[in-house]
Amino acid sequence: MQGFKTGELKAEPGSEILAEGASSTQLYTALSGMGVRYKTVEDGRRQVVGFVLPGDFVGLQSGIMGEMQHSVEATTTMTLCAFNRSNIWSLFKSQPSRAFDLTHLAAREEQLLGEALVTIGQMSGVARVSWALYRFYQRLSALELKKNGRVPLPYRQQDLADAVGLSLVHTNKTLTRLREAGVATWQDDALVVHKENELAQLAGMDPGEISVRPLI
Amino acid sequence: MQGFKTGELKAEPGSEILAEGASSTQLYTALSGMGVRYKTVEDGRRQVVGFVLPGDFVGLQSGIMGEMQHSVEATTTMTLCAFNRSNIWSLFKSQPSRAFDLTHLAAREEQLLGEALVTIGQMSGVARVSWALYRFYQRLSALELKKNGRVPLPYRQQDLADAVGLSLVHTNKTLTRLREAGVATWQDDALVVHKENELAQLAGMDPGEISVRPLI
DNA sequence: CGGTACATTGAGGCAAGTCAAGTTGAGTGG
DNA sequence: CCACTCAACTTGACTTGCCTCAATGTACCG
Repeated sequence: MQGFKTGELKAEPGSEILAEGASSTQLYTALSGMGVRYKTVEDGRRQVVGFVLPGDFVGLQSGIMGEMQHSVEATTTMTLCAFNRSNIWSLFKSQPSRAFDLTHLAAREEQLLGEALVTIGQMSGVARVSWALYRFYQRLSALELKKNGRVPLPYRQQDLADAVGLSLVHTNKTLTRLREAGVATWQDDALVVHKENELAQLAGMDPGEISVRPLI
Repeated sequence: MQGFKTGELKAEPGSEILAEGASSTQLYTALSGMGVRYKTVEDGRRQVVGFVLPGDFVGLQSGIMGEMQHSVEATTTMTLCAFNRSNIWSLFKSQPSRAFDLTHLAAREEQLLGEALVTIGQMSGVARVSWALYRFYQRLSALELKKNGRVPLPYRQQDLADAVGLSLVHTNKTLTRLREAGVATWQDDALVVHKENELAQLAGMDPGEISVRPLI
């Protein structure tokens, strides 16, 4: 797998790594830093379809389908490991088990989106925000990024709002309520979950439902 | 590919083909009839994450990840072509190009979900309903199921409501408005689009953005 | 010190939800 | 052939969660 690496990319905060509709020849694995995946609509609104954390694959869609369906932007400074798109095909020919892992990744992305769809389509505002926070908490904890009960969360409230389909104002008020209820606090780029079970319940999830994922 | 076929399944209306959380050893390709993919939440609500039309693959997730993330139910009588799950792995080993197609399918599913997420997360009620109707119109037209401008659409309004994240009542009123505006009519299990461009515009889409997909 | 970017708070309005009756049509059984 | 049931579709009245508008607060930075 190492042989496929063609370089490293360093992305500054706010810079676009991949653009919707573009067919990049490069694919990446995030090594450090965080980013957002999003789609924009004509009227300027945007929907965040996912958050890129260390270890995540970026650009699989363009690798498989030839074109990105969403943009990816760096939120913090990111370093990414770059591969060449043409290597994907040779991967399928020479390393079927790696190819299978890749498909597994695509299926997992689909799973994540499905869960988001349920949350956004059926749940109330509090539940949506709780869900997002809890998901962050789980993923970042699994990445060993938890220190003293705090996980780094360098996003803006607008990013969260665009992810859960609520207005910025309403998202803000919901976060305030969660904080005042002593459930979870997100301030200064860090998230603290005070009552994990309560948060999970608000989110309509079972605590501790984490799942493995193959690394590429 | 034919060699992998292990049988045919006939599903009656209302019957469950695959259950969320189950790890079926069977995968299917829909030959005829229509169905829904959905996830349920504890309180009884459900989110329709997709509609199964002829030609669609069913059970890819359980084939790749070992467990379905959503249920699949037949809406009309369906016939499905069954494969054995273990064949997927041999496919990756012996037919890399077929394996690639499979991954392509997974990526396309992801694309569809992403589009749904944008629609449900950012668009108004009319836009969501219009989007769903237009998507149906496109997909069913591509399947050559259009006759005299009518495409078959044997779902219930509740299915549509659960798909776009609106209440049944509101979905009904929106459909009525679309009908009275002379844009599209969905009655008696058939959809007629009177003003395609207007529908597309309401849906926030460009008319005629269709895409190819490999058949398995 | 202005300027910019993000977070916060209050007020008022509307889209969409809920509740509650009907209506229609397709079985089904007496 | 008519009463009855049941599932889906309609429609109206009322309620509310969320949105928009509009300030204000608070850092950080050149």
